[in-house]
This record gives sequence, structure tokens and C-alpha cells, in this order.
Amino acid sequence: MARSRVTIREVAARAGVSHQTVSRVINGSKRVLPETRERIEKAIAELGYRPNAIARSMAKGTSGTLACIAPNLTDYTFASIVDGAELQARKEGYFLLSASAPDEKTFSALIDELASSRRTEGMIVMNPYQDSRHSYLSDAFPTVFAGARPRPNINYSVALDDFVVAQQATQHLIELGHRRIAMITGPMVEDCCQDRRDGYLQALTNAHISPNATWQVEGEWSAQSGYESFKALVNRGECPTAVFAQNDHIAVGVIKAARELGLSVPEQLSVIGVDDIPLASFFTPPLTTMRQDFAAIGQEAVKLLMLAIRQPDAPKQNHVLPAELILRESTALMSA
Amino acid sequence: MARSRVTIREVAARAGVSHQTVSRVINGSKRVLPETRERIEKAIAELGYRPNAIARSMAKGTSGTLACIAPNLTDYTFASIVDGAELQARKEGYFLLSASAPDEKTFSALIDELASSRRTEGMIVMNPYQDSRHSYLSDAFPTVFAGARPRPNINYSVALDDFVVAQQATQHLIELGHRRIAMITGPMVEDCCQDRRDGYLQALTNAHISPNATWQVEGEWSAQSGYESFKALVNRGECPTAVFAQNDHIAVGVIKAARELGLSVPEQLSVIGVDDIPLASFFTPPLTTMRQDFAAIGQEAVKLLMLAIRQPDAPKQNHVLPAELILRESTALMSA
DNA sequence: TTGAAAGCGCTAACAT
DNA sequence: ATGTTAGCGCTTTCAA
Repeated sequence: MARSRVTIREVAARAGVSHQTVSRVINGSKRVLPETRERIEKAIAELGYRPNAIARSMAKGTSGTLACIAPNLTDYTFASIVDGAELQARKEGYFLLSASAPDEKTFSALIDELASSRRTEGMIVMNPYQDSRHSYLSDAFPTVFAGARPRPNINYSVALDDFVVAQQATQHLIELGHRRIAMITGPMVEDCCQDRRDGYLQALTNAHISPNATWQVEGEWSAQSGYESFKALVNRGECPTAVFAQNDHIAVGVIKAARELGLSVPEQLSVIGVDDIPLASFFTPPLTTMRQDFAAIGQEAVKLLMLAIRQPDAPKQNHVLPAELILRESTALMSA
Repeated sequence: MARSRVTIREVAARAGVSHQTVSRVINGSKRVLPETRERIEKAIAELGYRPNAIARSMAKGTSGTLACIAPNLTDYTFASIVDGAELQARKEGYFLLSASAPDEKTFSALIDELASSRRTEGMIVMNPYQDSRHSYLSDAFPTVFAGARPRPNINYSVALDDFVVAQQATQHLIELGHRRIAMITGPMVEDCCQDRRDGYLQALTNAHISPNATWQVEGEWSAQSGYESFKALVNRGECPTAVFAQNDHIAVGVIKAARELGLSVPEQLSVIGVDDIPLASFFTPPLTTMRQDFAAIGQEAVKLLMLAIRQPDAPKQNHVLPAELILRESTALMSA
């Protein structure tokens, strides 16, 4: 583990061969005599030689790293996707550089640094539509979106099947007998929020329930937002018997607000979320939710990225993943 | 943003200067005639030239990246530290490569790849003592620990002041009138768990309460573990009136277990955690806890790493950060 | 102020 | 099977 300053040439000298033969050995070429190989391997061990990755990248013309850009790295959502991506990247022989860009300015600077400096071979971008960050992107540099649909400038994406998931969540509430079903959304600029809204509407329509505009409130992805949104809703005089929260954080906020409003969950109000965050079963009541497989999204994104890198002309692809209904105690049969 | 294949020489040709002069311009050297500079900048813009970071690293002998290694990237703890580290790294002009190593084998392979391949200039390691991963490390390669104390082979670290924090948490319970105070710990192989135990013991000693070994139960960092540990404790016939949980997840598990056991929190059982995770105030009851500034830990770690890189002979340093008591509703005066 | 030469540590192409 | 020759795209001497 000593700081390696030994070069391929020193190894070559010690083994009495050319540096090229050493290169062959470290690259696992077959065209080396076993005894030569052995001699070289001995020299490598004795000298503690380790190939310099930068020089290698230089010669090969590839950096061997991918990048993953999220608004932040602390949201469980993003972190899990990154984790899955990292795993897959390493499997593919790449390193993953993850970076967070809280705002559009940071984002564009980052893209610039990462893509045009050839520091990475491709990148995965999350939440490209929270502002106009997607406008800095182009498929001229291999890019895949995670959690958002493709757009004209970007051809690849992996996301939850938001429409279906929302439909299923809403359907679950309907099956429990609810008809006054509110929805609290994330920021509607994001693809997934729109898709989830559409899924919710579809489920209502299928059940011949006419959607009520005042029951759809736009919030943010936080518990605090869920809390405030639900209070606002009730203060407006509307009282649904069930809420479809577009993520678990919002759901948790809704539940807290309901408790303060004297509504018991699930007896008087059913609440369903999306994500299945690790602590979902530790809230009161334990959260019914649609489980997403974030790691799978990250892995898929990397696979798609590899494709984009290797076959720049491959056709547009939008991978969509399912979710699973996790039944806990925040939803219940509509009481008579 | 087009994929940059333009080199410094093409820019030079177009501007009618040597490639070296172009290099001076992109490196902001003063020794270039304003008009020459202008011509070059024009050529750069027209050609859409962007310096190749790899080639630069190659020539300069530095990769311009730091690494951050955690058991995983999804724990809020690790993710927040990484986030803080990334912010600071960029401020220092470095990129941060974060990687997760779930097991010791992955870890050692990672270290090897990262350090000896000179792909990064230094690294931050979290949880080096959960197994013997620390044994793969050496200060021959700039390394700082986050959340653990230094050891003979590693000179730099940044961590919460675990002893003091635990003492304060326990002290809080004591001030509320509790004397039967249990503790549920994380894995005791980790430094911070030991330090937190010692702080807990110190607080008891200061209050002339003799510690009860059966009230100290070793668990893991999860809610599930807190849940099981507390049930085990009570099943043993012991019933404390307060619990110091070594992190919030454990605390949340304890609360759930207590509820199932028919103990109301905080009336019959006070529970305090450590961390102040984002959802802490949304549990029932909202969690009293010791807030850690994870981002600060990450930032400090990078600062220390920069020091380690620039002054390899600087003296050993162990930075320690405070925590803040966040009073919510999971702790209360001991009932008569 | 600018340029020419050399080289960072490696791999690729060709030669032997 | 191995060696030789050229770079990869840049920075760093050292001259001019």
C-alpha cells in the first residue's frame, strides 16, 4: 500500500524485459512466456508496482468513470439510486463519481466540468426537470435520466412506472370503499408527479368517481409539506376519507396533521404513500405504501448508460419499473 | 457541450501560436499579451475547445479527486457526511468520488484500486472499525477517518464528541428525575459506541447512580434492532423508566416496542436518541435527540484531508464536534 | 512574451 | 513471444 511511484519501466528493467512486455502482463495478455511472466510478476511484487490509472486512461482514451448527478445525496431516494448505480458501475469495471447540484447554476457548471472535460464517459441525471437543468444536456454526451422520462435531447431513461403505481395506490383506496380521495403531490414540474396525478385520475375515472380539483394539492417532497398541505386542505372545509400521498414523507406529514386535527388514522382517514422508506413501519400507524426498488433503478440506469456509451446510435429507450403494494396499517376499510 | 475532441494544438494552429501559449491562457498565466490572449480565446470559443482533464492530471501528476468510502451510501448518516464532503471538496477544487464497501473484501479491493492506482489524492473513510478494514489503511496515503478516532496507522480524524454527547443525553434524563436508565448501543466494535457508553457511564457516576449491566444492551444501528433489544430487556424482567438510544433509529424502535408493551412514551418511559434524522419530529411522540451536524463532519474531513495531502508531516489531529440537545416529546419528567 | 523540446506512465501498432 | 517506436493531450523546463 505504499505510495506507488514505481513505473512500468523500472519493473521492466528489473525483470530484464521491455516495458511493453510488462504492460502485456498487467493487461493479462496471453502472448507472454510463462517463465517471462513469472519473472515479471516477481519484479512487480518486489517493487510493489501498481499501474497508474490516470496514465492508463490517458493512453486508452477513456477515464473509466461514470457520473451520477442528483439535487442532493441525502434524500433516501437519490442515495439509494446512487448506491445501486455504484454497484452496477463497479461490476462493469467503472468507478462512479457522484455529485450533488443543489441549484441550476451548480448543475450547469458541473455538467460542463464532467462532460466536456472528458473526466467521465457518461452520466446519470436525476430530477432533470425540477428547473431547466435538462436544457444543459444533450445526448452528444452519453446521458441517462433516472426517475424522469426522456425528452427530445435525451434518449435514455429509467423510472418507476409512475402512472401505474399511482393508479394502483388509488385503486387500493377505492377497493377499501373510499370515494372521497385526496391527493397531495410533489412539485408538478417533475415528470413523475404529473404521471402519478394522471394515474390517480385514471383510477378515479375507472371507478366512476369524478375528481375534485380542490382535493388535489401540490406540495413538495417533504413531511413538512405533507403536514401543511393536509391542514390547508381540511381548513378549506374539505374532508376526504383517504389520501394518496405521492411519497412516504408526505404521507407521514399528512398523518401527523390528521392526528392534530383529531382524525384517527386509519379509522377516519386512510393514507397511502409511495417509496417504502426504511422507517415506514415505525410510524404510527405503520405506513401502507407502494414499494419502489431504487437500487434496481440505479442498476438499470448504469446498464442503459453502458449501452449509450458503446452504441451511440442505439434507439431511444425508456425503462419502466414496477412497484409493490406494501400493506400496513395506515389504510383501512372505509367505516360505515 | 458537444463531445470535445478538439485539442490544444488545433486551437494553437487556428490562433497562429504555439500550443504552449494556449496552455498559458487556459491556465490563466499573466505572461501572455492581451491581444494574443484574445485571439486564443476566440479560437477556443470557435472550436468549442475544453481541456482534457485526464491529460492534465497526467502532466501535473495529480488526479484532482478525493475519495470517500462508506459501508453504504444510503444511511442518512453516511450520505450527509458525503454530501458535506462533496461540497467542501468542490470548494477546494477537487472532485469527490464516493464509493460504498459493504464488506471487508470489497473494501480492501477498493482501497487498492483507489489509493495505489493514484486515481485519487486522498480519502475519507467512515466506520473503519466495524471489522478489520482499518488494517488495510496507512497514512502513507493521505487518509482521514470520519466518525472514528485515529489509530497508530492513521493520523487524522473528525468525529462527533461521542463521550460528551452521550453524557449530555444521559444527563438530560437524569435531570428529568430518572435513575433507572437503560442504554441500547450500536455495535460495540465501533469507537463511537464505546465512547457513547463511557459518556453514559460517566453521567450516571456523576449522579451517584450505579450502572446496571443488564441495562446496557448491544444492538445494531437499526430501528428493528432497537425494537428487539428493548423487548429483550423488558422480557428479562427489567423495567427502566428511561432509555438512552445510541441513535435515532434505535430510539424509534424502542418506542414502537414500548407501545406494544403497553408502556406509554413519555409518560412511563422517556427515550432519547442521537442524530436528529430529518423525520425525527414526525414519529409518535416526536423524538428528543442530540442533533449532529453531519455536513460539518464531512467538510471538516475534507479540510483535514487537504492538510494531510499538502503537509504530509503535519501532526496528528483529531477534530471533535459538538451536538445540540433537541427537546421534543419523547422525554418527560419522571412521573411520581 | 513566446516557442521548442521533453516527458508524465502507459498502450497500440508494427516489427522482429 | 518480445521489442521498438509512437503517441494520448497536456504541463514543465529551458531558450530565445
